[in-house]
Amino acid sequence: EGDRQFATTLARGLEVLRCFTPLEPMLGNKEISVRTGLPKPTVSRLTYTLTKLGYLRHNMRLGKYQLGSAVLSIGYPLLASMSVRQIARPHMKELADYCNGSVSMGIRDRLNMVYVESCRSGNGITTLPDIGTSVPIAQAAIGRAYLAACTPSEREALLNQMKVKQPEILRKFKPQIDRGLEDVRSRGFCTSIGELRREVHAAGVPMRRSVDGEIVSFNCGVPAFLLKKGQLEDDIGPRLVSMVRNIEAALGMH
DNA sequence: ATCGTGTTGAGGTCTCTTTT
DNA sequence: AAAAGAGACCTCAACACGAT
Repeated sequence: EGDRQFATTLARGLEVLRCFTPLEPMLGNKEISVRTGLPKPTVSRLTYTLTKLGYLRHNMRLGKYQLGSAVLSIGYPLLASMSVRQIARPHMKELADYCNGSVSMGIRDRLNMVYVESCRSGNGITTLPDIGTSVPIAQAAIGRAYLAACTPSEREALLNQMKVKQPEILRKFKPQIDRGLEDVRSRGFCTSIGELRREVHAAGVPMRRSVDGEIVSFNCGVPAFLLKKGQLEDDIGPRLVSMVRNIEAALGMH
């Protein structure tokens, strides 16, 4: 609003692409119009253009659109340029095997954390969280760890966005967010006790990279029934912290 | 025939560039 | 510097089309 450098049409086209989710992979113009609040003709022209460029595919039978291969092509270079993934992977795999769970690395996208790397224990009790999966910051240990590593002004900005866009979620999880801040400060990690998925308990640890200042955050999630009492707090959390310290040290050598 | 959905056309606004 | 021109974009109304 009032920003003369802001290319509105481009933003709208990208908003159209963001309507597609794993749960709603196929959408028609009308549905996109409702989700974005854009007029039908505008959506019609945007989907037409995005289809021409390969960002959308049109299913003739259903008359609906789905994301096209070009979307993956523009996303992949980001993953490929994150050398921290290669360095972290063996550390993550080792911890995942130790605790029969999964260990993931994520970066922030708006009010979510997006997984950019994920490892799972060999026995495969847990499902492997896919790269590209996103989880809400407020509800997940990996997100609250991220918040704890933000500067006060970054954190305030994010909390304000939550207040506007997801007030009920923020109200429900504000205590856990505050608790997470304290926990990360005092012992290096925070936890989520089935707050995102009821059957999974998780610990989260942030890592602020000195190179570019971007925060990368890690979690370790374990099925609740596999955990001994106090194990998340006394064993897995501290191990996740030392894993991150080891990754930091390994990064320092590069 | 009617409804829901998608497309087309025209008019309007805004901004930038060219002309006077 | 002001006026005119050009282009991009948005949106309303009308039209098209298939499903019920």
